[in-house]
Amino acid sequence: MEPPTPPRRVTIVDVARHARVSTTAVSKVLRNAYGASPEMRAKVRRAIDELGYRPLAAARGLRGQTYTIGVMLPDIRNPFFPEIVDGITGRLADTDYQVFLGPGGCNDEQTEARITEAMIDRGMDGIILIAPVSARSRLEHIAATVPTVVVGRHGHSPVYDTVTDDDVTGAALVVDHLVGLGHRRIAHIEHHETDPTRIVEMPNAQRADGYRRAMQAHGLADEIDIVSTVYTQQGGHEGARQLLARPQRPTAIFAGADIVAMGVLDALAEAGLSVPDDISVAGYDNTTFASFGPISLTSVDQAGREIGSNAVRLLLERIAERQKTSVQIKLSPTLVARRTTARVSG
Amino acid sequence: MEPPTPPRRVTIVDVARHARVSTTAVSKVLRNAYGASPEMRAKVRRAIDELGYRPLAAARGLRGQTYTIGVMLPDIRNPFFPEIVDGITGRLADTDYQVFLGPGGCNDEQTEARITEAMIDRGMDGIILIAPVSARSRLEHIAATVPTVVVGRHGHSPVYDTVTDDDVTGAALVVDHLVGLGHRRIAHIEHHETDPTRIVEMPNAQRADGYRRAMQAHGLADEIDIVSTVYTQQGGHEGARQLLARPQRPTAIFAGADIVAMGVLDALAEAGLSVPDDISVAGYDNTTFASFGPISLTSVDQAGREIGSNAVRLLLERIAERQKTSVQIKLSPTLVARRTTARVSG
DNA sequence: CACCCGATGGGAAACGTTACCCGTCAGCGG
DNA sequence: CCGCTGACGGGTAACGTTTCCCATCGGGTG
Repeated sequence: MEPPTPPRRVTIVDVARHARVSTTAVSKVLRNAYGASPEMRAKVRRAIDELGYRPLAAARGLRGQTYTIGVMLPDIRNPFFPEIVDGITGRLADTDYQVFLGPGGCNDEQTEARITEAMIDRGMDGIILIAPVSARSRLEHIAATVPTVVVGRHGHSPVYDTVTDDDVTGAALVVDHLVGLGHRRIAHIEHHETDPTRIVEMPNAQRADGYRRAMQAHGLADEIDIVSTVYTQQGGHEGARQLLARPQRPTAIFAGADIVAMGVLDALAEAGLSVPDDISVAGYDNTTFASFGPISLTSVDQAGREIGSNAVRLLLERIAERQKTSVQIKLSPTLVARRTTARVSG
Repeated sequence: MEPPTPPRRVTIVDVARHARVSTTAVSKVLRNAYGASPEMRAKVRRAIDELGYRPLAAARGLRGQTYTIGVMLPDIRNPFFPEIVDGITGRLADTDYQVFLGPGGCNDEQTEARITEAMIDRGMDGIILIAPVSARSRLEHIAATVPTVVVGRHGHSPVYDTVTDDDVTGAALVVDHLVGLGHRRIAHIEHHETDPTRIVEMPNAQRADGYRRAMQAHGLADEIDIVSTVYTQQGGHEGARQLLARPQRPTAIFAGADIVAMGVLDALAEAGLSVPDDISVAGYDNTTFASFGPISLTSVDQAGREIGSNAVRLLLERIAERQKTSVQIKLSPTLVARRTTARVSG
């Protein structure tokens, strides 16, 4: 058991004294800055190791960087986000940067504000916002204060970079796949959105749009059937129930997210319908849920890891050059066909 | 679009000037410290609002607290952890504290060290370690430096508090339930552990122990059958395959975690066995997976929210009184019987 | 009326690090 | 041999906040 009063922390002054150099010199070595000879570097590094010195990020933050990057997640429960986080940490593993996740409060503007403010107040060097719901002006305000990358939200701004997946194409992949299996009555469950900006920028809206356009492209404009609920399991359950109540039942349901598809499967099981014999189901995100054997959900894969990795790259670039023109990266999704979709029966 | 060069931040000096008081006075108001009259407080608060001042945590950290609490998660993917996190943030919602999550690198001592060091370097006021795998001495070293609460790991230390769930009892609940349904050949899949301390302290080992003891208590010592793999879906799959290869197949499988049970279900489906008719399956953690309709997995509920909430309470107490004697909280799990367990057939 | 006390306000020195700028010194060309 | 240059090392003032302590003041007590 250690002494209950923590021993005073080793500071840069201790290192300087131990190495018989100035604190300035130590600081230079730490930051690989100009003005230190190789011998000096070696001497200082030895002292650092001997004393077990680690710079105090809080003190650094007061002057310059904190070597900390904040990631705001809207919802830890969504099994798609870990992929993105993996991509982020993976790319940051061999840098001095450390990532911290801000626990999101499920798509609530106020919680988002609290978290982003907390990140700014803690002097984070850059932040990555994953599928934020806040107003555009709010995002730009954040980006004006600290280097920012927005992930999973379409619509670009001159002050922040974005990384998105092409949701329109993704939705089309699903429709193409289902049409290829002979389906015509393909319904879609979307996340209800009222805010005009979000209708343009949020991925869920883009998916609905992609669905619409793909249906039209296949000459199925009359069959377009969209139910608006929310992107949760309950939302999927509710949406499926509404669709089953239609005079003519759809032969396939395209849920806007895997979690929604979970709710759909649940509702179909309750209704005594079998998948895919009676009805086909597809999701979006290719989460572990989807790949899980007994479920085996057809889904769209977003390459979350690449999304995260790209977000970090852009962020580091922007930290290095604050004023650079903003970049938009759009990645292409792929379809993973599994056992919940099949050739239409009858 | 905001000006590209962020305007200088409002500081405590600005507030003081605007309110025509000293910076000391502002600081006192901010911290609700002694020595400020009600009028002074009102005046300062008005100035704060008018200027939109927010204290810079980095600067605070240099002198005192950062109002930041770090939570180390071993694996974001485990659907049980969000519950704990919810409990943590819920209790912290109306305080000045902010939580940040350290993305764990899947049960790796080195990653744990990196994350905890990063938290300490950033001057966090306290940290919560969820199911850490590091050596006891390492945990005590951390706790000697910063107030610490360890969650989900048995074995106590004088320097840190712990919150655990009674895993022995939880395992017994499952065995009792299965025995009550007429099962005798009940197998268990555990997470393989070699480190002697961890065998005592880790929840997985406790569950295996609880299983053993409960089997003995029911006079089923001869039926004890444990497969050692890992707590992942693959681990469950592999474990189930081993069990199916037994000359006499078990009639029930108790997986040490829900994710493991997922793998088991997967393997059973592949083998053409139906659940629960041919074989019963139970998990542990009562994750959303388990409650999902089409799966409907019998599981043990750990009340993650309460675990998190208790962890925060202990942490705040320890932050307030650094030297207090350590506390161990052990919560009681409950069984949630669902459709993957049934009366033994034949 | 002198004295003391509690309540209130502020001055100034930390906290650990970085960034600006200035000195020194060796080597070089003229 | 002199002055210039570039490389290197260090002194010191910030950064924004808290904390220790001292000053002031009004009123109650002896």
